[in-house]
Amino acid sequence: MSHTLGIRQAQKQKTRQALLDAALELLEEQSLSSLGLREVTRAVGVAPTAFYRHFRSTEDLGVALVEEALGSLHPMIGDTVSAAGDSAGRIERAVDLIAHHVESHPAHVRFIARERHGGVQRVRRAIREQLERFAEEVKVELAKHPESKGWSDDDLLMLAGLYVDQMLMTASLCLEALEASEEERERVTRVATRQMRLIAIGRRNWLG
Amino acid sequence: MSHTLGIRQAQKQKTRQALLDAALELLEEQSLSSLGLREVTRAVGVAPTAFYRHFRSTEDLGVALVEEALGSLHPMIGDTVSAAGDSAGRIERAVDLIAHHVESHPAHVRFIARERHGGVQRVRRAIREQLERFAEEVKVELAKHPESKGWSDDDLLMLAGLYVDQMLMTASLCLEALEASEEERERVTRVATRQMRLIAIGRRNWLG
DNA sequence: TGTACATCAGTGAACGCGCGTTCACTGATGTAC
DNA sequence: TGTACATCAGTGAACGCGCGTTCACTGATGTAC
Repeated sequence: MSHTLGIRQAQKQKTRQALLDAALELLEEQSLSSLGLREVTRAVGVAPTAFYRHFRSTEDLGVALVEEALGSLHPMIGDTVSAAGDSAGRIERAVDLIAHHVESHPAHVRFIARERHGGVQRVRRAIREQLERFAEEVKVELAKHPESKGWSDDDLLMLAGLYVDQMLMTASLCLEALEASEEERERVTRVATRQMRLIAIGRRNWLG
Repeated sequence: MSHTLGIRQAQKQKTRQALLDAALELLEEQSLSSLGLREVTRAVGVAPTAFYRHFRSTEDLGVALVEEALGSLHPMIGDTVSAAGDSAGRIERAVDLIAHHVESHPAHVRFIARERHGGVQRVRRAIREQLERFAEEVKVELAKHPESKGWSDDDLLMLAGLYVDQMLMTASLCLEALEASEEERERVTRVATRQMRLIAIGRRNWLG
């Protein structure tokens, strides 16, 4: 077992997590570049100066949020890709996995979609690096499929990038549809499914 | 001919445009939700209060920027789509059109990519509406192609959405690569071209 | 186990600063006759 | 054309406010013996 943290360490971690959680919630209605340190501490109920015990700036906090958000997204990738391989049913299951992830971690997904092209360079970079890692992993996963026979490494990475972007796009659309009607959400997943399927068809016919 | 504007009107327009230009430049390094009214007027060289003669808030200015940015993007759509139809050469030309647009309007492209999922609701909505219009227009364009025979309206719109998203994604990648080496830019356009081509192959084999 | 000292997460007062917004204004431009 | 008045884009002072950051502090927790 992992050794128990001291009381002090445990309390510190708890406060840090509270700061991250509060920030994530505040970021539903604004961008990181306008998030204030005092806003965050006020939401948690600690003194503004306590912030500095955990982060040097809100920018730093943003980088930490990237790790948290894409960490939480990470376990999903393997399942999604092995699901998304090719046939209709597998693609539907992949889109479902994405939709459910969005339902259980909406704020994380929103944060990543928002800050991927957002105003804070270090955070953009952190997200880009994580997404590149994802693409690399997706590539490895794709390479295992029989359909990938004859594909160059370069082409596999190209396809992996397309899938990663498309998954994020789908997640973002699901997010927007979260508070819409059941029909609207249904429509969004149907469109996303067909788009994925079209890409899968492109894949199948890429060489032959 | 259009009637000449009065001196007063002309000067007002000029100031308004200067505010838009200054804002767009300031937004290269931050998000709209953190853009200050005073920053903008300072950059232009007018009093802060002059801002209110043109916009009620920076949010309003953002909405105006959406019109400007996607208006400037608009003429490109027709060419791009009729270019992007299918065969290899046409796709390459489409990607080139995108790359050149990014070179000539980098700040506009950055603004749209950033604020599409940004922290200001009205601006997100304005962008979404414009992109939906684009998708509709792309759909109409696609419908003219012989490859679209047998496609339902719904499927055409699904494909059009995929193209629009992919074009924006490509533009965003070109933007990031703008200040990179010639090789990197070359690489980016090559990947984008192959992704477009894969989608076009998916399209061609969608029904048959 | 108890004691004496060190550590350090969180406090609270204070600071200078730039923010958005208000208001009465100025003076060039526009309009009516 | 000239005159008298209206309009209105841009001004500049003033306001209250919340911001990020500094600093010396407190007191619970950790450690050494």
